[in-house]
Amino acid sequence: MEIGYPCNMDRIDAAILKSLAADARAPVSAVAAQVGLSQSACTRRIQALEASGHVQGYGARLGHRRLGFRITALVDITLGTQVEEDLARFEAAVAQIDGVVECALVSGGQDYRLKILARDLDDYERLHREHLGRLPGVVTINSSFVLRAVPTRSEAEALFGGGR
Amino acid sequence: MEIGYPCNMDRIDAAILKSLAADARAPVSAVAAQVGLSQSACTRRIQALEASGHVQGYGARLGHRRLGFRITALVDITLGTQVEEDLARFEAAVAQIDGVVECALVSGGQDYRLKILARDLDDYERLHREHLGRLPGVVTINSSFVLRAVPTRSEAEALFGGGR
DNA sequence: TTTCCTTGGGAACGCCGATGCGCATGGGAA
DNA sequence: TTCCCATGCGCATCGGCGTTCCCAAGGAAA
Repeated sequence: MEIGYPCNMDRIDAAILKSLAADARAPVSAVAAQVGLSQSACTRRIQALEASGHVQGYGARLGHRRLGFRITALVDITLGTQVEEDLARFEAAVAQIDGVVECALVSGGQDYRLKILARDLDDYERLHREHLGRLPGVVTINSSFVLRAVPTRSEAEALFGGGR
Repeated sequence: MEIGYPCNMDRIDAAILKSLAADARAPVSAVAAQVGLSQSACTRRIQALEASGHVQGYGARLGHRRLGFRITALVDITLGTQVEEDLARFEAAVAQIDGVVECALVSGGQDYRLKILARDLDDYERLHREHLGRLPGVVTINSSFVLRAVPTRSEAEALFGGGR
């Protein structure tokens, strides 16, 4: 085990994770070539990474715009209570709303931050009126709209460093 | 072409996207069985979805916690300028920072919202001091930390509806 | 009706992925 | 040092998967 990598990981595992994060449907042989391993060794390491929870699954990156969803809203919601039961009730209600793709309880006041996808402003207005406005315990709702998504480092690069 | 779905898509395409979003490494045969198609027809539709940009790629879902990243920060940054060149300079600098996995210019004041991953609070403090604090044109930085990620509908469910 | 176009199903071939085996390397104990 | 065991890689194999043909069925337009 080398230092600088968490949990029994070395630079080869990191490279495998980067590769899979970049293209999860790439053949194992391609990943193996990229990281300098044989197919079999690479397969075994991938299986180990899946079993250990370092890889929790694989997903498709969908083109929201192309699918007709042009609005991404970042919504701050403040609750008038900090009782755990009220939070749970709020969270259960949030989980039912189509369009909410992320929701997090954050520090600094008892509030939540959501990310919401909608087709257009009308669609978002409907969502706001029919669902957000009816969430239990809400005091304030503050919506911001994404004007431009800035390209950043990928998740894997963030986790393992861009270089190295 | 049926109505209610964008851009030459029907319910089978939606089901394929849902399936791929849930498990991108699932064999095509499994996807085909799930949506009621033969392998060949399913392969063709997947290729078409990729070519049309509805699917932009495939990625791995990484276990941040397991990888040693226990801090997720949501950071609001306000700039003292709205000149496009300054924004571009800011964005270029942001793109260089390891740990920043999302960045968006949002409406309501000239500010950005970032999502940042860090190993722990010390690591975040270092990031804040060495990188965030040195970003050009910044007036205010406001950090919130994710206390709890609330499980929500998946992206595909948000886009195509939970039921149906 | 005829023709064209779209789309699905079937089969073949090539490739991919999982597993077992042998071997090399490295650390620990006598 | 020498032996031993554990770890991890590479090779070979085989079952299965994916891609790509070809053909058939259904709908639209002339």
